[in-house]
Amino acid sequence: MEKTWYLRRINIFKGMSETEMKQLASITHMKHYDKKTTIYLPGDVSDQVYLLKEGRVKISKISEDGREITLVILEPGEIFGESAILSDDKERSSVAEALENAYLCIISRRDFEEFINNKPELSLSITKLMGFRRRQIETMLEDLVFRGVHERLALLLLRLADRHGKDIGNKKLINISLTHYDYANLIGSTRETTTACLNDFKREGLIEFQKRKVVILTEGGLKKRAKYED
Amino acid sequence: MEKTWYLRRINIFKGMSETEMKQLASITHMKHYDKKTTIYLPGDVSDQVYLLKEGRVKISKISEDGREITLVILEPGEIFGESAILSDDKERSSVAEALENAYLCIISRRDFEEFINNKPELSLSITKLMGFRRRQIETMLEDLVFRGVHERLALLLLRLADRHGKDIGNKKLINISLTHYDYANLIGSTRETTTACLNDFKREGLIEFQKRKVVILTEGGLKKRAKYED
DNA sequence: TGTCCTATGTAACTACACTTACATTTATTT
DNA sequence: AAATAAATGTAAGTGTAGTTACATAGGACA
Repeated sequence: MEKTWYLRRINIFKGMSETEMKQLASITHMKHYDKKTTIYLPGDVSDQVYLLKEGRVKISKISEDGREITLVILEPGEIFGESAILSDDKERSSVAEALENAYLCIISRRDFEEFINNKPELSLSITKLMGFRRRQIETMLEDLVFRGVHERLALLLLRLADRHGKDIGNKKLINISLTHYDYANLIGSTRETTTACLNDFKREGLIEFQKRKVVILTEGGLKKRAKYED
Repeated sequence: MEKTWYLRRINIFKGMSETEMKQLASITHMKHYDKKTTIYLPGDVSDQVYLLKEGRVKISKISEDGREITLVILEPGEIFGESAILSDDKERSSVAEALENAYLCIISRRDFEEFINNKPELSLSITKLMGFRRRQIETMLEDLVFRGVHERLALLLLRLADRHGKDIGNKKLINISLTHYDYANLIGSTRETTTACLNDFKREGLIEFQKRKVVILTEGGLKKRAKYED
């Protein structure tokens, strides 16, 4: 009903007027995806853009033999699926999967294009978003080439803490439930070596586990492990 | 003097009117860079956007210990340095270096922003460009994780042939002079293993060398080596 | 409560590509 | 043309992380 309310939370639509919000809401429809459910696959026609209202969504690339590398885990308020639209791509080149039960707002390609064509400031903030994500991928690429798995994993945990973290006393809880397989895909490694690394970090007193979540005990230690300077 | 003519060749400015071209030319100034000369370095203030008029430019990331990964080699007509501007980044995060003697048109950040703010279609094509480059990097990332060096090198040669290639009879000359070190940086490997791979390909009759350029003898063979289907 | 499935732990083995090291060839400079 | 620097060729040795192969633990569900 009050469809505009959550649209306010969608990052790139911040700063839009009431009228524009209503207008956007009118071309949007909602859909629910169960946990572990696929939103789109490589080869699917890319005729929609998605706004993540609730839940988390994982965007990955898949190899022919089924290996996976995940590019990003999206939080509520983020847009996705826009890249294919904006670069005139007929087909999706990645997988989108709901990590948790998720609610999405869906906008058709045509409506999306029309909507942004009439809003220069919006189009600018989308360009900035594209640039931002490109930078993120570039950083992943760098890490992959220049760093080993321990370093990559330590960096990942620090970044996840930044993005999805929650302070609890002097500890920091990474508030997503991920399997070791998920972590492996985030750093371009395998499940087994990732398990080993995580346990190394645990033994070193850098992290601990709470159910399937990671708690960072000493950020400094992890940073040292990641050779991270700042 | 006739500054507008080469601006016509700058990809994203295709389809601009005469007046717009002149307007663009007026906020632009030219600069020459010698071969092997640095255009910008990580940490430099990013207050300019560059249009490559003549020559080739290499964009790379550098690690603390001096290793390098090349993101792209730009051809005349391409724009670069726009990413930092568009994502509000104060500092450059990569190196730009002239591979050959190069002529660049330089636009200041302010002028560039102002110019595109008034041209919605232009801003759209820039967004598309950002999307396109993001996709390229994503592909690099995929290759790095899923493929070995031989495969990556074969793929690289095919892509270079596509982008910078020139048909000569039934052969295809890759019309850039690159050192083995350059090839290595393009596939995220080392000079030594790259030399070895190149010689493997030569022995297999897939390629040959002309000075410092590669000639592809059998595209099919290379594609097989790259496990490339299309 | 017991069964099934998914997730995690661990270890031996392997391999690909990086290091190290140096020789040789090819450019570039003076 | 000689001197110097840059680029290439090659090989032995090494190491990190991937592979293979199970064993165990922990949830989910009947």
